[in-house]
Amino acid sequence: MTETTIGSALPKSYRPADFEGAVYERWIAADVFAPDGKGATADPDAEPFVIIQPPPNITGSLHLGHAQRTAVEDLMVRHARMLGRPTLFLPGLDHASIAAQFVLDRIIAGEGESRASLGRERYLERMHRFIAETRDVMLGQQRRVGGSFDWGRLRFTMDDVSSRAVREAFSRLYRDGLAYRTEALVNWCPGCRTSVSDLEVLPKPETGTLWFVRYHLLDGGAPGTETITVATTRPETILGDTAVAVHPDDPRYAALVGRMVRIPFVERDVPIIADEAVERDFGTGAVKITPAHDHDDYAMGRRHDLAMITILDDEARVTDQGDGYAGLDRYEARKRIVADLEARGDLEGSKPHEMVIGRCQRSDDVIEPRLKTQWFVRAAPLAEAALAATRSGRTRILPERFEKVWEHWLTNIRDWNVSRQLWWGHRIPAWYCPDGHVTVSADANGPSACETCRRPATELTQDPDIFDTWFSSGLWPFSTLGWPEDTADLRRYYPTSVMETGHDILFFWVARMMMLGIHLTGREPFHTVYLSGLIRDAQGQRMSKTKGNVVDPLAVMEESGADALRFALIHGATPGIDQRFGAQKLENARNFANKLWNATRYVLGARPETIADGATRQPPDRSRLGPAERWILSRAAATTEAVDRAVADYAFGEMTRVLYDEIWGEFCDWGLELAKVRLADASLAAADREATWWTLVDALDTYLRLLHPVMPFITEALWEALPHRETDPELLIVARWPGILDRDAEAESEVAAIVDLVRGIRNARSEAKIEPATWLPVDIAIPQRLGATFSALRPAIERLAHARPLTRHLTSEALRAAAGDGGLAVIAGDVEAVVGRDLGGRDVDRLDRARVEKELAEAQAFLAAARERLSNASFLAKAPEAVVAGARAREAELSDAVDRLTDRLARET
RNA sequence: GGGCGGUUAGCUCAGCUGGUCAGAGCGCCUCGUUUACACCGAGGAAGUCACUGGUUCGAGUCCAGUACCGCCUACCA
Repeated sequence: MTETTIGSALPKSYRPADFEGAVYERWIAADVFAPDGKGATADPDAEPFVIIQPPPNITGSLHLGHAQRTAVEDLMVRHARMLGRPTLFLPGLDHASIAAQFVLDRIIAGEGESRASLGRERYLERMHRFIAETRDVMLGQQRRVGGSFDWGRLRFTMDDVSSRAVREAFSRLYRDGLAYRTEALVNWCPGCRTSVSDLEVLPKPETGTLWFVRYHLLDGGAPGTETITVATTRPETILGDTAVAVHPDDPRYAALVGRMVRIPFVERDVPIIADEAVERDFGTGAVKITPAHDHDDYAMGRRHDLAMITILDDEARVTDQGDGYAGLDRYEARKRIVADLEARGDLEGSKPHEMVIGRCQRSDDVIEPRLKTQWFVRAAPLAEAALAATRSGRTRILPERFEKVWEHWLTNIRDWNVSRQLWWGHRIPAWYCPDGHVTVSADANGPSACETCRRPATELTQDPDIFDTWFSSGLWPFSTLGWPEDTADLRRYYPTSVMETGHDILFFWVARMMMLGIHLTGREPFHTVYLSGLIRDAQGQRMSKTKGNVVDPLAVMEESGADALRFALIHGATPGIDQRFGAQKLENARNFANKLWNATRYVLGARPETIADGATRQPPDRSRLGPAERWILSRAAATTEAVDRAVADYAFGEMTRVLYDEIWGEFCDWGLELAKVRLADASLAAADREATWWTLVDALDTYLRLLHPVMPFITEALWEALPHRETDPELLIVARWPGILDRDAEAESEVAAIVDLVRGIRNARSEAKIEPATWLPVDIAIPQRLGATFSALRPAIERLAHARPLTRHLTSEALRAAAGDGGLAVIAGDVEAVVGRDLGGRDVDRLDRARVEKELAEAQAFLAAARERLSNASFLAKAPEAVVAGARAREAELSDAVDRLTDRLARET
């Protein structure tokens, strides 16, 4: 498909894999992707349309979700490009800190190595080798899907510009008091050996055990016989208890508040305190408090100024604070402590307990809350600005209902822990001097001296931690455009237009981009957030590698083509709603592509010999158009309107539905069939046949343009084979989006009546079990207003209904007089026909009678409903006039049909 | 515990601001080799739009409640 091909050169079979790659090469060669590429045909003064692609994690290959993203984004981009807007679709990859380490750890484990055995430096070298491989694979997949990316602007979240942006962003946050370092309780994953953000902790239901433990109250400085029973699911944390809490209004314990109890094993004396956070109805109403290992206890510890004792280390083993249990794994310690409590007689009992446990999103380890000194980003003020953006409408979230979720999350947001004890990622640009002073620097080489005491750089040490991967992702919409430099790209393309992503990362990512974007650039990073649904498998299961139900987009495209994949992903997709994906949808999409291919092949092959091969496209001669031609053009105009509406509403599923129905159900099924007859009619003037052909070319051209954003490859290939206007560009990708043309209401309604007639005749024949190949005489009564259309389309009606001879009568009475009582009756609106007037045989009569009776019953039911409505005084009084008029017309039409059908039955006996 | 969403033909789903909206694809049944297409064409069967009330002249379409299903969120250890 790389050479100019007209007509017969189009291969007979639709084989997408044969030409999709070549088409992409042509786009690249023509330099049409970049807004400032030499093949771009945009109006330089038009408002740019910009999508910065959510960068996929550089951890392996792309899945269907990525393909869907690219398809939807590329759709918007191509549409904007065809509207003549300068269009930037910027591709990228994410270093995916924790996710990448997780993947690499598994790989090197297979090589007999580990993070520890390699050490930081060699581990990072290994990582670079790894991503060098995946990178090319992933970019190749993006191309295969057909994304019209500006490859010259490809970015990576760990490249120099991004690194610079990260340092600068953090420095500014620090300077503005929005980044701070403190010791706080963080979510620690013992498997990953790092802290993770609240979002990365997944609550999972589990059946645990609730143990009831007796603590002895002190009596004169020593434990007495008096006890208080607490309930706990984590007995090992007894070692870190620094209080027992009860509800202040709980009469059972009122007298005990203020007294001391002795914690077993560690033999520590701690107070009984009163706090409203305690649920009186749960357990015993008394709860042990371990501030250093539980979020709620931590909060309570802060309120009551309790000691915070860390009893578990980085690997979740008991520390020296744990006395005799030091060195034991947390679960081993739990077992031993339970046994020991029992031995001491202080275990009152236990019972199974349904609970929710926080697990690591990556490793599934049970998250251990621990005290750590780390960096945090103050979220509340940033969230306030993000909320203001959506509330004011400066940024819109689609579908709208997600704005509620957005509101809820941002109004309850907690500070963001950005420190990670990992190696792969952006190192935190903070340096500490021996005196404990902190220096944050945006300089790539670090600070020259401690900014507090001026100690030289050589005495400073950099924070060993790296940033949460979402920190650099949060800068993506502007770091990709060169921020913090005031670049031409940043000025021209920021804020971006649409952020399209999955609803599952609304908080992880979109919220962070909004918060950081507004603070650092002073502007919302995008006008619209379009949230896609997730792709699930045909059974509705979430696709995951562990389940083994992941569909490889490359294999799908090799088999069915990128266009079919894109169409299937976009068709029936509703924003924010998960979508099932299966072989059926793909097959349907491929069949549609095949249909389009063959329709185009037909049009090309039907070119009248009076038009030269390779002729420049001409508009059809208006004076020579028949009703079918006018109908075809009007339907194309109607489609354009509907597609424009759908795209404006981001209703891409609706867009494909409209195109599918129009192209297949209208243009191919009726437009081409009607045109065929005229094109083959040697009795017509050549100019008439030419007008018909140019009409088909016109409509097809429109459909290919409208479909291009969804199915770029096939439309480009087919369009190339069609005649072009002198003003058309070389490639469809940069051709203009169809403008709105006038509809032809008269042609639309008249041809629709003829279509109904043909359907009616076919239906009658089929019900009467008449062989399709049999020609039958058809007598027809058609009202005056349809006379001209009927005459023009008579040969087509004959052929499509297999009707010969076709005789027209002026009135219903004349029809009956001529046709007699035989044959099959057809009532289509105000057109009436008798098929096969000399058709005999009781079987045919019986079958026809059954059909007519069924139609009559239907018509009568509808008529009764219509009459009832019209007899309702309130309806007449309160309904709008147009509705009442419509009901009247309907009533008349139905009444007429009932009369005719009744009459027919009466005569048929 | 709180919030949000879903419940429309056997299956997967469209149905926007209430008035031909009861639809599509697949599947199913009956026919069919008329040179664009069997990855096709013609025709057909199939749903009390989860349930119960309410608003309205009129409700899959708006409101309330109920039942399942799903997602998000949460300091009952």
